[in-house]
Amino acid sequence: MANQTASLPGLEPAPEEPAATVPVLVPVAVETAYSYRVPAGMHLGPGTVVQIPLGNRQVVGAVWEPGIWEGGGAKPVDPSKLREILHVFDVPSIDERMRRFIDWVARWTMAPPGMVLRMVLRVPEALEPEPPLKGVRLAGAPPERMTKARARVLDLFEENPSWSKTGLATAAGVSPGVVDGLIGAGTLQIVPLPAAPPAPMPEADWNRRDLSPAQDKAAEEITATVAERRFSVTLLDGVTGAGKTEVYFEAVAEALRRGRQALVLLPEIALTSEFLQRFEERFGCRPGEWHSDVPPKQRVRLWRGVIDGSVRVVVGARSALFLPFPELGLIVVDEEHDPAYKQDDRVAYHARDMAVVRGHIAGFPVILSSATPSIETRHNADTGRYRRIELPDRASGAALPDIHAIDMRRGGPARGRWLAPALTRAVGEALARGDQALLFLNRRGYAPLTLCRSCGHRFECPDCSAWLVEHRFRSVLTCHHCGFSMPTPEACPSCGDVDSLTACGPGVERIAEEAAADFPDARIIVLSSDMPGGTRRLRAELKAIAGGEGDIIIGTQLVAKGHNFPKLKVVGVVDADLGLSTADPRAAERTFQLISQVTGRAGRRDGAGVGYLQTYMPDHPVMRALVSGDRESFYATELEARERSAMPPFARLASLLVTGPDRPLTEGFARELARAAPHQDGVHVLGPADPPLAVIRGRHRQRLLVHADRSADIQAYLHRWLAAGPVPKKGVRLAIDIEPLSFM
DNA sequence: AGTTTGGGCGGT
DNA sequence: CCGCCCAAACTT
Repeated sequence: MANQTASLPGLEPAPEEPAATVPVLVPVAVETAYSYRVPAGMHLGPGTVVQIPLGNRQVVGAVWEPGIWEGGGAKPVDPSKLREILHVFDVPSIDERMRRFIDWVARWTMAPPGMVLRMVLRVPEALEPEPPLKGVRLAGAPPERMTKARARVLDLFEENPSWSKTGLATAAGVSPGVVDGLIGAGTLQIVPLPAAPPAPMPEADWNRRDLSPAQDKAAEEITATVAERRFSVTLLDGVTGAGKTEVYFEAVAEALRRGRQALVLLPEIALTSEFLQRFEERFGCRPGEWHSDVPPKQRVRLWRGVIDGSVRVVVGARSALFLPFPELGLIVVDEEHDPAYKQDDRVAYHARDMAVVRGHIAGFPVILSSATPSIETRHNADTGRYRRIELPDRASGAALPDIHAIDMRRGGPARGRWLAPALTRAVGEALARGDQALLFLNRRGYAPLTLCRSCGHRFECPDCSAWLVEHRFRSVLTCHHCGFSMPTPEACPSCGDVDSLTACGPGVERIAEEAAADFPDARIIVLSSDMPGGTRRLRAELKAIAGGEGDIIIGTQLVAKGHNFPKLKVVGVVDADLGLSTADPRAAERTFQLISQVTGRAGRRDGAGVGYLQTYMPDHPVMRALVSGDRESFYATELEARERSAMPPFARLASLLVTGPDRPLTEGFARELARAAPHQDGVHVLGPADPPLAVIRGRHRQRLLVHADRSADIQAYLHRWLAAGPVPKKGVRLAIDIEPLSFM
């Protein structure tokens, strides 16, 4: 503007105005927004996505509201340090709701705001205009030198006047070089191809399913929350097979009818192709897909589709929560109890809770779905903060499996074996009927502990307080906390004895060994996350099992997730007590959830299956609830137990994550924090959680248990500590890991 | 997060 | 006395 005025003839140059600056959130770990000069003529409102210089590199940031991230005693920036915004990207701005959401998440997780923004702008290629697709078409005379390959290529132009280069080469069965040769000869010409057609639209009424009366009633209620178009949280609660998915699909349909976008969050989406198929059957096309396995080009297309509104429904892993939907009208969090919703590194957030926050800020309903709701969600439902819709029965009419406890004190296996006779018998009977059996043990590898028979030496991780787990297939000992790994030695490193090392306890590999010995003719499939071949192989195996392949499936917790195994009739939980003995305050809850999910895989379609729990504690409330099938008794007992425990306001229980570059520093700071101000302003620091102390990405971490009347108090306490108290030693960072009752 | 800076120490 | 390595500081 100043320039325009100055350039007009006959006018005095306008007095030099101080150059305008704007705050910009930069994608680095700093506490405040940085100021940048706005070039003359550039129009910038809050939310504009810009490219800016930072040090000697160029980064992507977003213009932000002034004042939010200035901090208390912010001193003005030295004007000589101010640099100019380089470029405005041609994408819609981050809208005001999204900016408030980013601010909120940053405050809550104690993460630098720019790092939260980074999760939103994590596809930098999506900001650049899409390069036009290049195709080829006939442009000139046939080449002087004609070959068979060239002829095949040219013939294809009778079908279609323009082709993509690779598509043409593939269709003709020639190498791309042949096409290049024809371009060089002037026979073919490169032309821009029309842009790819926009993503197909899911149709709300493509294929309405017949719902059971219970589902129908639930769907009606849940659809009404979408129609209200304001914030609410609904827990959709029903046993495995009750048909929760069909019910929340109706909510998605309602969002579509009302012209709004919808997001469905799933844990570990990479393994749930079955879900995508069900979606397609209901809505006529696949939804947008967002998770770490989506290839870069597809990511770009989805991100753009989301922000320009052409993608209406996204199904994704937790990170999909940070996609910039302009018209979001519903979030469904499926399997809301699943710990995979928690991100532990970088910005530590819980996607289920942040979904509730996003709904609150933007004013739309959130649906939490689970057969085994988390205690905090159940509490919120019981106290009326969340609505609760219960689906009582299995929609298909199939019964839940009968669960039996095998008392290992009396009916346990012989020495050196891990499967009780009763379980082995049940597996044998299943195989004889042509059914599948699943042996579940949530422990990867061969044996969780290796020790020396001669001197008693135990193999421990050098960095964590954890035992090294033997993986016999790979011949290594590895730490499941930090990934440390060493070849299994021949001799004991302590006393030097050879062949004295003994494996103690079972992992899935060892169970597979025993099953193979008992059932030499059975086809045995072992599934664990460290399986060679990665998620692609895993997905294929799961699909094959669902299709009836394999007789005995031996797996870790990933078999608990999402797949229907119609032929599966017997589930054996090899160590039902595993996890109950840890110091984790959520041990009982996690065990109940995991075992319910695993046994729920049995007998889902025609006829009930059977589940066997190998336990030394058949009278434990968790085992009793699982055996009786009385979920309510579990929730009642657990809620009451937490009320009575040393940490009465149970769900305001939080753990702080203290991370630092080395173990003494991290542990020391956690202890110091617990000692210096253990009870302050309603916050009770209970002390460092028990080991193991883990090392993740080279940083040691220690959990510190805390409780308070209101989760916001914990926030306030920590922020006060960080601002005024004994500030963390260099290199120590705090993060909050909280599953609270409420935020607002 | 990624890059630059600077201090401590080992070799000469 | 110089170089190398790691940790700390800085980026507007």
